[in-house]
Amino acid sequence: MSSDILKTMLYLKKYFTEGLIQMAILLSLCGVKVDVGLEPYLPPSWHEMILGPASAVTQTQFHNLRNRLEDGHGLHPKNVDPDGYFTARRLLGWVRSLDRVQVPHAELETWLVQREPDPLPMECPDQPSLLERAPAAVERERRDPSVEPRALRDNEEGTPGRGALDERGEEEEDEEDNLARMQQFYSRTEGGRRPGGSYGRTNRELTRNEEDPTSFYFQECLRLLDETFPYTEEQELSDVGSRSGDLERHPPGRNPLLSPIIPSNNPSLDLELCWQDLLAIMEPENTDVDDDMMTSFDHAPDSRPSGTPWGVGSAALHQNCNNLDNGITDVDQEVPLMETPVQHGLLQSPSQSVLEPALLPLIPSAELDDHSSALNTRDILKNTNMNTLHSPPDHMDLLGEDPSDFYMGQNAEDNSSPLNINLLAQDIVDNMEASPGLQYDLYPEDTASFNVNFHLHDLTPSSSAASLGGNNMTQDLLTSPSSVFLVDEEDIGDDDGLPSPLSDLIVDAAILDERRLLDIALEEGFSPEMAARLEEEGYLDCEVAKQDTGRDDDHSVAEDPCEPRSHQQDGEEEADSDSGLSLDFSHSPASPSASETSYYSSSSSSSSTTSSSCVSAVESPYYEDEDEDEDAEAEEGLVSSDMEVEVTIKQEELEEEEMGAVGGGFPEDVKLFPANYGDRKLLNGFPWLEHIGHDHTYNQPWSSTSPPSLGKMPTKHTKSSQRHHNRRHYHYSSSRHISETKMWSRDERRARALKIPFSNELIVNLPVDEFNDLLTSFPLGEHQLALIRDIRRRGKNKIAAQNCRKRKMGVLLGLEDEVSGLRRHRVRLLREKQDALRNLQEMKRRLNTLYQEVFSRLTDEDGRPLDATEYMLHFGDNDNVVVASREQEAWLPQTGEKTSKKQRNKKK
DNA sequence: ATACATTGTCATCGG
DNA sequence: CTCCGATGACAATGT
Repeated sequence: MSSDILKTMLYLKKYFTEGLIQMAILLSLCGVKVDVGLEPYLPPSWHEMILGPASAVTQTQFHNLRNRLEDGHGLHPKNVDPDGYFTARRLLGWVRSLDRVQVPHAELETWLVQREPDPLPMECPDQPSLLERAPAAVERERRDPSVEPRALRDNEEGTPGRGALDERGEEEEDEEDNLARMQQFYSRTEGGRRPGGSYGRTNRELTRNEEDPTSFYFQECLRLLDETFPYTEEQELSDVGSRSGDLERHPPGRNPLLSPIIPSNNPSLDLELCWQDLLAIMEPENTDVDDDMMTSFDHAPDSRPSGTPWGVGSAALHQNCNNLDNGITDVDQEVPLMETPVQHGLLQSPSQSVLEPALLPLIPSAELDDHSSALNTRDILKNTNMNTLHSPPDHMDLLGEDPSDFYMGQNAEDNSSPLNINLLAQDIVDNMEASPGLQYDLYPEDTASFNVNFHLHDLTPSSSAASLGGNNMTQDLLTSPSSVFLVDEEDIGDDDGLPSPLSDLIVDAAILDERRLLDIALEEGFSPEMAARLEEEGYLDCEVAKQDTGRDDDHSVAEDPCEPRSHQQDGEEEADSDSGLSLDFSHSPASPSASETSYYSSSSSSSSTTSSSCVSAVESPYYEDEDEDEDAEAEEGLVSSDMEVEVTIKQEELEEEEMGAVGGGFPEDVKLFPANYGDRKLLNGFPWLEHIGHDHTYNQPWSSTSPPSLGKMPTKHTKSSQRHHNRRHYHYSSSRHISETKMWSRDERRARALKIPFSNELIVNLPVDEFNDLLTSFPLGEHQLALIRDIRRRGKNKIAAQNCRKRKMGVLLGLEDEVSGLRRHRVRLLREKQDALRNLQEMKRRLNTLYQEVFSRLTDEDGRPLDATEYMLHFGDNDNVVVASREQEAWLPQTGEKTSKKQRNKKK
């Protein structure tokens, strides 16, 4: 019972914190008076405080608040934290400035709209909402993608529609791994090499500083809430200590942050001190706030949402990503830059959140669910440290005070992960803003990270995980400005400065081990990758990811124990082996043109190339993970799965597959051969292979999924679209095996069955000579040869069919155009005809008039006027005009002279 | 459940 | 005659 109550309280707390409080604050910022209905739950002073920032009322409210606080209302007697003083001061100043701040309504509204759903999910942790999931996705992202194939999968499946519970379940499963990975990740980051160096740091720092006030304000509010519900903190602390799955239940770690900022044994005292300090300091700070506040504010609202579905920002981010992917250069990038503010806000929010526990709640609760408390805690620390570095001394003091406290107080899990990611993204964004061109050129890695981050934001929570794709994350850590933070954090040190609780957590052997692996992976796996990428104009990135996949195929079964390592190693190894080919085929089906262009044409611009590569990498891992899973399962259950599929398939296939049911053996062959021989030698040697991917439909199918091993790609990707859809159902549908199996085309399966050492792509795309050489150079059985030839034939025919259809479509379109052109011509002709008729009518009319006029002047011999109805004019050859009677036309000629005489006379 | 679209494959034709 | 591409037709699958 008590636990339930506590939970309920927590939820309520979450609800208040994340939902109502922030909403109220934001609304108040907009000048809207909000009645959240907190009165019953909150002390009046707090209520005011929450609503205080509202427009012009702010100062007064704060004053009141101050008074109340001074009265001893809910202040923490024990806490005379100097840090708190600064914090309070800053916060106060910030709050004051709020009055003057104008929050863009549009952004605010958007934020609010997006934000709104949050509270609900918070209430029911068991039923994570989209928002919750978003953070989860982020969390996943944090993990090294390469390390966590599953994460990718989750992301893929983690579409909004998907049941949150499922995800959660998965998350729980991965909880330990996640924690370990997170630790590794951060340790790695800390250890960090950051190519980017301090680059872009200045801007970021400024931004954060600006935003800090907001965060602090929120923190204060949250803290107050926390204090109101004392249970939470203790609970959270215990939770953190336990580092158990319970973490997910906790409200998105505002508590952790709050506690660190202002150690609050006695909430009331703390508040009093803080607020007093703030009031005292208010005056000086205000000045700064105005300018800063504007910026910060613009972002602030958005930032929260970032935790959520990232609506506004996400779009922008997405655009950025796309732009980058497409290799769009400066011009195109302008769009992203323009949007930067929003993005910035979104991205920055994380940083803020780091600083501000209050903000954290905004972040989808999913993060909380992640359970990576240790890691999260770490992240928080890092973030805090980072913020400290960038933020004014105040934060430094607060944060720097005692990392351990932070950990103790925090539900590390809640905010940290998203925050970190956000920070990274923010950093990237900042960098972009600061020096877009420079950034890209100088720090391609940043771009990569940028992409990753964007993906995180862009992609729905689920998709974000994909972005984690590992490589990107690693790059981010290593290269991105964020690395700076990380480095700084390092000092505080996971290992060194970690507070006892955290250290204990970290100490966990498994975690350390994973972490170590991660480090290794990052160091070994990525640097080569980078080099390779540079060498191959960014192709390798994709390849690496693909390689990972391919690797997975081979070792997926064994990987589980130490995924990170295997992945990384795979990446390294295969980086060498796979190169061009996989890349060629890695084009995403969704946007073949874009991807292609970016890939090949964009190579000119480092930024674009990088971005594209990164994107592809992201994608590829994404798919790869699936592939990995598929492969793993395929290998494991190749027999079973194949059998299932084969049920539908013809007997020959069955036979073949049975023969090759060995499945497990095949991967090796494929890997060895295709990778080394086919990919490396042949593919590199044959530029045409690349082109295949471009305009040939054949490749498109596989495009997004760089086939881990050259073989099997065609069908796989053919079904890529299907995959996307299937992903959702994968885990939970019994048909998973089937779908996976279907990933491979029949030929692929057959090839596997017969252990054909060449990839289908190779078989199909090689020139005749090469193909023959290939066949001759390897001892192949009849069946194998026959199959290879069939594969080649079918593959060729497939391409031919595609081309044919394309051509047909072209012809069709051409005919349609022609038809439309003819229609237009017809219309024009009709119009001309109408005009001609009109002219004719006019001429007739005028002629008639002329007739009338002429006859009116003609007279007969008797001098009587001629009736036009009775007579008519005849124009003779010799310019003679004769008036003839209509009745006497027959004899006119005879009388012509007469009439003519008459006329002449007349004329005369 | 149906119609339509897409894609792969086969059979065939012609260069 | 063989090879290979083009294309119609069919089937499977997805939307």
